Amino acid sequence: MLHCKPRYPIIISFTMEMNYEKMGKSRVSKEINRGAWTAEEDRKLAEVIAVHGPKKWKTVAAKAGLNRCGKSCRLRWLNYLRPNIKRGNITDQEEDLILRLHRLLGNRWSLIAGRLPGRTDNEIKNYWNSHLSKKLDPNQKPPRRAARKGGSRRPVEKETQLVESTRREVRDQRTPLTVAAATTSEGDEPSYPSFHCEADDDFFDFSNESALNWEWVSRFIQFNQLHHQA
DNA sequence: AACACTGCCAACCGCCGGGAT
DNA sequence: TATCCCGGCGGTTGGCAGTGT
Repeated sequence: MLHCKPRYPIIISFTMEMNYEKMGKSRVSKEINRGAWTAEEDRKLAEVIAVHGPKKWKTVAAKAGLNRCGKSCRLRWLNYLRPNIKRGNITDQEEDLILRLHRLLGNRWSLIAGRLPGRTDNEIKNYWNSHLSKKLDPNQKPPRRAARKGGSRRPVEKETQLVESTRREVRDQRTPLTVAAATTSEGDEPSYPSFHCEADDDFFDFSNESALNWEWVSRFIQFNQLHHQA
């Protein structure tokens, strides 16, 4: 099955009424496009970004004449239009790295993606949900088609709590990193080993690197192996 | 051939943090 | 200081296409 081809179905356009009443503001209606992007929209977006750069997404959306919200433009750019994006065919090497990084970081898809050049957090998340989570736990039922609708936050789980608690630490990368992922009793969700890392600031500093740094990967794998031996 | 089921991807949603006002 | 706005993030879902019955 080929999933790389762009799909450009008919755009559903409808009136979205912002929740201005809640915000105590006057009610405003605005036509915005939602759903799959058309080739024409892609072209307009790329043109504007080529001139103004990928920032100020609201302005980009307006300048491109797209009836899209800035968020949607950002997502489209980051996940699809951005240069040097690799699509499909996750290599064994990449898969191994994803597994190791996930063991270390949990569902921090953007951080994991930052270590895989040309891969997006969305792609890695999708790959994890459709391939790797099943590999780790073949009995696991796919999470899709959940009955709930509205509100994307699930009840906070152990791992989520722990990951959230370290979020800021990892983000500003100034404090020693502690990832004490949950170890659970038998029959629970797959457990992650706990570890404490007096990580030096540079170790998780991805900000100054443009692409996959194999030296970093080697360091990471060494670090990871050392930790597991400990 | 027709239908149901499943896999996968793209895109949306709500939450959150940080900067601007 | 309080509030608003924007961008980033992870979770979730709609819908197409392939596969099974």
